Amino acid sequence: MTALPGLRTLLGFHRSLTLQCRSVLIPTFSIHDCPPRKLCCTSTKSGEPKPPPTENESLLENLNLMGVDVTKARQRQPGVLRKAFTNEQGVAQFLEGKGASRKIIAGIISRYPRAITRSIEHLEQRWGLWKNIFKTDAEMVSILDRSPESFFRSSDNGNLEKNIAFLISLGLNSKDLHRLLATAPRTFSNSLELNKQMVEFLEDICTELGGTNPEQFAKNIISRNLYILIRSTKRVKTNINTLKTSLKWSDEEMLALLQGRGADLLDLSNEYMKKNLNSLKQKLFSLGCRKADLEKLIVNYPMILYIGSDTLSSKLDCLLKEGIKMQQILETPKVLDYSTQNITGRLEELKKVGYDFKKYGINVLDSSKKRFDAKLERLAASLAK
DNA sequence: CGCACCGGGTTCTGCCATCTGC
DNA sequence: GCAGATGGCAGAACCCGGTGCG
Repeated sequence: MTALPGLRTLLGFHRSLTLQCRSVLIPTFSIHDCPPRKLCCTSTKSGEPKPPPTENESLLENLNLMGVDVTKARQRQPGVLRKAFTNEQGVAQFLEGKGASRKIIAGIISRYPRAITRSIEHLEQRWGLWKNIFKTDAEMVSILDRSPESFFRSSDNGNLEKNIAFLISLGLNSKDLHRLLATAPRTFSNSLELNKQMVEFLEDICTELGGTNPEQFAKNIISRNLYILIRSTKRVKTNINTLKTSLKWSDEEMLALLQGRGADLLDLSNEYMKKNLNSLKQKLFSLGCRKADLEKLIVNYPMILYIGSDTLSSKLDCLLKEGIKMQQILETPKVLDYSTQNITGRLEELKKVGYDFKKYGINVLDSSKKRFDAKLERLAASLAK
């Protein structure tokens, strides 16, 4: 905790709201600077697609002027377009002040119209809370552009504040928090209760598996899998059960896997996990492997379950086609990390220089491009001699 | 120097369903 | 019966380099 000077202040958050000078002129919920609104009354000529009843005409005008995709907005949250009081100008000015372009602002409102129902005070406060984790406004603008919903979906700043405090209390440091908010911003608009549920669930899993430090276990999983808190406990639970029932691991193995390299597996969709596990099983058995091989393979290289069955098959096939033995792949599964294209290309290059996989193994495939090219050069040079 | 081992970085929204409160 | 708030879902790998050892 001592390493969190910036976040510390956050816990006692009472930040003076720095209002932009222009926003002073804009009441929290303005009726716009435009003339009073007429509510439009479906006065369409027959034949035209009928616009939904009682949309707010001047709001529509405003949005159009701002470059908002009204059709999209209507599709997303039709109710917003019917509201008499909205704050699109204020929101736009606010975002502009943070460095968002017109285009970004229009994109945000098109994708999450409810944004225009937020008051300046609310936005200032929320921005301030996020700003305690992010370094720059520009970074935050890029997140909002990427995922407007994450920032705007909840109107509960108190909940956001509690979430941040909760995550800190788990022992996540400021770097973890930054990665978490940058990568999975939705985590922060979850209800505190939902986040707590997931953490408690993870702690329970640890205890069930005979672990002695549930808090550490949960923390490990979160910092290894930044998406975990936006998954449902049902999904995570089902995945753990699938692994448990399909593979005969000891509790210790399971515990180590889940908080280690296997943490990412937890957010696979349930069907995908089952499908991949089954097709992997079938593929291995068809290649003469045993159950023990399968289990060892997944322990050594859990991410293999992330690879779709078609991709995996093509990777294996192109390796086997070059005379590489399944046993070698089982021993060095990490070569499957690389794209089929990459593997194919490298195999071709190696063939050219007469590389003998039986003799020298397949480790050479598991290296960065730089290293691989250097290796290839050495091989070619020794061939020329 | 060359190699094997190991871990880390990047990455993830946009939609629908369901509740709740007015 | 509405709009707002919130939960949940599908989608599906690849690459790089530090380090320690012989």
